[in-house]
Amino acid sequence: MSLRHALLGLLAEEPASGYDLTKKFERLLQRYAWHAQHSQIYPELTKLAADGLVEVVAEGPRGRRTYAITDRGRDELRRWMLNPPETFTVRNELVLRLFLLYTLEPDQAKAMLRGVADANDKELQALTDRVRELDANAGPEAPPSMQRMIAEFGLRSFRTLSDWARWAHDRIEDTAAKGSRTRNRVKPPAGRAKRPSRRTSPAS
Amino acid sequence: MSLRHALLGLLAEEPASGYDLTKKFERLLQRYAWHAQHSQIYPELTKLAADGLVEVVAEGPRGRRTYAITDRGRDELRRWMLNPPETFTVRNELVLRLFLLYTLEPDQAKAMLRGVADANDKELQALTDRVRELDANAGPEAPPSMQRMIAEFGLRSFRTLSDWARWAHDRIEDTAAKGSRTRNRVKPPAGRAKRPSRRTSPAS
DNA sequence: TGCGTCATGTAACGGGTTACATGATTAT
DNA sequence: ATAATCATGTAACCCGTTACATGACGCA
Repeated sequence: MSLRHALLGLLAEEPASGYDLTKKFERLLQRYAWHAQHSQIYPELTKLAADGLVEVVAEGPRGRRTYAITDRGRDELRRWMLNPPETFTVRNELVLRLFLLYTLEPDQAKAMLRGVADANDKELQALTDRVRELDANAGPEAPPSMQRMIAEFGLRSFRTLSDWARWAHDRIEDTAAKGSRTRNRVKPPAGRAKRPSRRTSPAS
Repeated sequence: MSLRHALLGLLAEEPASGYDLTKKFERLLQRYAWHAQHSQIYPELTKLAADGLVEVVAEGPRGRRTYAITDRGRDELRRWMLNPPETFTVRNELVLRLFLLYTLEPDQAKAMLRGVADANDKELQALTDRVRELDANAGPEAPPSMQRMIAEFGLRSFRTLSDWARWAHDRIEDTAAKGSRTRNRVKPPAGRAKRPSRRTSPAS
């Protein structure tokens, strides 16, 4: 059960309320790692408290309760971290859709891939700015924060995905062009300039 | 509900039995995109048949039933493909664990990261061989198969992840070294050679 | 004949999503 | 005042995992 350990992990950084944790989940984990709603988080916090892995350390306005991880909570988190399973669950609907693109017409598939690449470039740009900001605020000697680690992961993932999308796009375009050329014995590649890819383009 | 569309997608390539689809899921989708067991697949196939999106086209030994996608199934698949949600579910326990590494001692975190990088390098090597084989069997003019697309995605993902793991490892090492140096005014970096990274190492 | 694989099914349980529900506090 | 946000809770439903269950077929 990963939700439980995700919560312990976030609480290991600093105490937080269910509300805070919901936001933190969205901001830090949702995109790359794990997703959870408040409707799951509140009950789980109650259970964690009942099991003595977290405790309420403050109460605020509007019934706000701030939780902190306990020593037993830290033990449980460490135990979990040091005992990874052999295989990991992965669920990623975007990737599923990309893999099923072959069920569309080449033109539609290409349009989707362009959309994905563009959306990713935008996210990449936003993240790049965010990272610059993060790096400016922390001194060059500072330890890499979890946020910085995640941002770096995001940077690299976005780049990888949009590169792949462009690669896939071009492969579809190439074979479509070749296909029609060999079928028709007509229409040489015309003015189709090979777009130089911005970065590494491995495995032809 | 993505399972349903994943099944339609796989059946769009060629007819298959529940058993075949279970294997295909494992081989093609499990690692990067989606996971499902036979206990989920068989009932879903029954429902899909009841909804007229697939049909039984052959019966074989041991009660084997081969399903094929119907025209209505293709319509539904296309409709789904062309209407992506704004945000996508992601669930990846490995990444969650990597993000929570900051809860461990630097040495333990570094050991984990080395483990991840090494495991990924091994997978990368295996996939590289597989791709070479795939590319040799298909002519250079052949259209990129779904398998080839997925393999390329895997190649790039593995590289990205193991690069990130090494980056994170080195950042932890650097700050640990600096931290102890400034705390102790002792032990200059000794013989720690900066490992040249095999590939691009962006965003210092 | 016995082992491995092919082949399907389902019940119970637990996790996750959606929707409904409420109300306090703060800022404009 | 009133809108936005803070803050929590829970019920119903659906999805997914684990475990149990069965048996046919092919090969050595």
